[in-house]
Amino acid sequence: MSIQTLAHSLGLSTSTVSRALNGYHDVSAKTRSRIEHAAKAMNYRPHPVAHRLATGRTGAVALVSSVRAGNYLDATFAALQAGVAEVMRAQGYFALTVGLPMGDGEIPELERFLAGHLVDGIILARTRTDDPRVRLLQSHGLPFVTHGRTQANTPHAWVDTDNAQALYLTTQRMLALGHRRVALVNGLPQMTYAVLREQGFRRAMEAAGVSVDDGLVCHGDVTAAEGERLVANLLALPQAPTAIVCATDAQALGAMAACKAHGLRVGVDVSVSGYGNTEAAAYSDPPLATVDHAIVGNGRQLADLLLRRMAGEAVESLTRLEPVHMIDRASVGRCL
Amino acid sequence: MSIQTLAHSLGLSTSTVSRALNGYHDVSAKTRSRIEHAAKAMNYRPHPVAHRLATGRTGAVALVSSVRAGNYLDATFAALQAGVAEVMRAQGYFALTVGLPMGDGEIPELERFLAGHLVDGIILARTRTDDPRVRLLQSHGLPFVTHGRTQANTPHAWVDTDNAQALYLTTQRMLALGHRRVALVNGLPQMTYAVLREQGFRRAMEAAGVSVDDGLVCHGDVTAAEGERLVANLLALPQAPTAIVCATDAQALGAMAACKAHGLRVGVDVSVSGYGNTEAAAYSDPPLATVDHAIVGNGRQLADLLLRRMAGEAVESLTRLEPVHMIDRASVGRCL
DNA sequence: CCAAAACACAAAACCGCTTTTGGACTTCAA
DNA sequence: TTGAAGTCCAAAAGCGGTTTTGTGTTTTGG
Repeated sequence: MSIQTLAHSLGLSTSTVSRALNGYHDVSAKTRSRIEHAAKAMNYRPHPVAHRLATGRTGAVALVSSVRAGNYLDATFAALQAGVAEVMRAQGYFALTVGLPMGDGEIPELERFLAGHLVDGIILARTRTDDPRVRLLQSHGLPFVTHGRTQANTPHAWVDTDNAQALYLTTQRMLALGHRRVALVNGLPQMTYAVLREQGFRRAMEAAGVSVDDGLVCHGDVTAAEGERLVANLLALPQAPTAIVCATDAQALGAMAACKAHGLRVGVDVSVSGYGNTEAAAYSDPPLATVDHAIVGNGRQLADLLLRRMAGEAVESLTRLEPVHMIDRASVGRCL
Repeated sequence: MSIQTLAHSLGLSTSTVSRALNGYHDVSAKTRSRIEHAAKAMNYRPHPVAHRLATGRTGAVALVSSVRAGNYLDATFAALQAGVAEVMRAQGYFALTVGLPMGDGEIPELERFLAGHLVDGIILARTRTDDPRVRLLQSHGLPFVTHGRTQANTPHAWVDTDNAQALYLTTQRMLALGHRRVALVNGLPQMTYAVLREQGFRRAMEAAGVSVDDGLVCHGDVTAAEGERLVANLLALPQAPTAIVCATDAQALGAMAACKAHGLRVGVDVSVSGYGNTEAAAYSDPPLATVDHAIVGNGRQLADLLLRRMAGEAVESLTRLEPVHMIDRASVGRCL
């Protein structure tokens, strides 16, 4: 069922049929409705690949992230995807997810994907301070938006949660409860969000006039196992922290396990906070104080900005910093 | 940089260039190497969209799942994606993930996706006993493999974890520890995996000569909140269970919370088990006994079967039941 | 030595659609 | 009444490849 058979069955040329179906003006109303009825009756749909070749548009966008072998895209990413897909679907686009292998294969694989001409735009998640993927996208020219900022010289469109504010809030909460020896268990410093979360932590400490003990600031993978390991180290210090602010809920789960293993009651002897408002945080024992970042909303924003970018809006106006709010739970308590 | 400019710069016809690059035999070795060198030097790559139009092949496959608004693809799905992508990438394919909106929009959206001609094959996750998506795929003709089985009359290729064996193992463990009032907190009965997990549960009970109290078998969403709600009901029964076998780790987290709220010590007064071997299960308090299902390996198997299916192998031989093993942890203990 | 087969390439058709160009016919203003 | 403008459609030229068909030149074999 091609446009040719449709045109032939109507005794018209393919160009007239195409113009009628694509809403051009120089087709009489009568002919147009005749064509539209026939198209519906014969269930005609333009072949998408031919359409793509002729127009250059694909009708799809991709949500791209790098994943380390053994780790995978997490629930946060999935929530982002849900928000993106919701908005994109409403505009007739498909939202596809693709994972790049972290490491040497990352850039070649992204190049291969770009060369594949599968999508009209890209959303890049989990950006790093100096991100070669962003540089590649910038040089390539395909419209893109990142989730999270970079420290790139050339500006680009981005959506970010207010990471600094998030850790400002949790740290401030610890300080308000009387804690003075506050530790930070952070993500790896090449991740932009880790840099920003640390800024928030330090600002809160500074605002309260408490000096940061750099021995209480540590970095690692955002997994429970790593959180457990780092906190076990912290608790072995001569002057152990009384509060531990973590960069993610997973790290915080590990942190709580380490505290318990050390004989401490979480929320009483030691306070722990996380970030991300995951299900596991709500059901941990004690329930974990955390930060909600409305990640589905971030996905919607990303989709919105990408659509604007594809429509040609300048990148300068296409940045969004999304608010966060703290969820107080029993894992944080007054300093003894 | 099209094949035409390349051909022209070599003084050859486009057809000869195309045939040379695609490995046809009627091109002299000399001409072929001349063309190959020029192609490399000029960094020529066939335009993928034109290639797709001419050949009908896209070089991509999709991993498809339905997601309820508000819920999202979970970590399990992400792990599946990792396994699929790994194998597919090695064969030069892209593995894309797409989410369908659960409910009325599900089938139309899948139809739209199929009509979009974006992929050469599909992996469908989270199958249901009677699955309209499978019927649509069967009638469409595109090669596909499902993760999880259906009760469809027409056979199709599938990979599944041994769900029955999984709950056989956890239930058996409870029984071995002396529990007789064993409850099952299951997923929704339209999901095939829930049916199979219940089979495993019942078989284990039967094998031990313990009759199943149907009042202790309940169904619900596979979330912590739902697990908590269902277990709160169970504990309010006159003859409350001493062991609770859950269909997922998330439900089990909720179950443990409900037990604690009821004043019970998990692993002592009541035993709880999950399924999925998630990070949160390992770090819960007490650590949650669960079942590991090697989901990345499932993804690899799915990719392998899909490649075979696309190569034309018959569906009959393309089924794989993957083994599981139980991870015993402190959330299960001897019946008092 | 000559016909048949093999070889190496070009030309053309095709995949299915969009967009530009151009022409016939009608309508309008001078 | 006549040239200009407007309307409606067909023809043709892309988009960038692959595949089929055709043709002149070499090899081969009897």
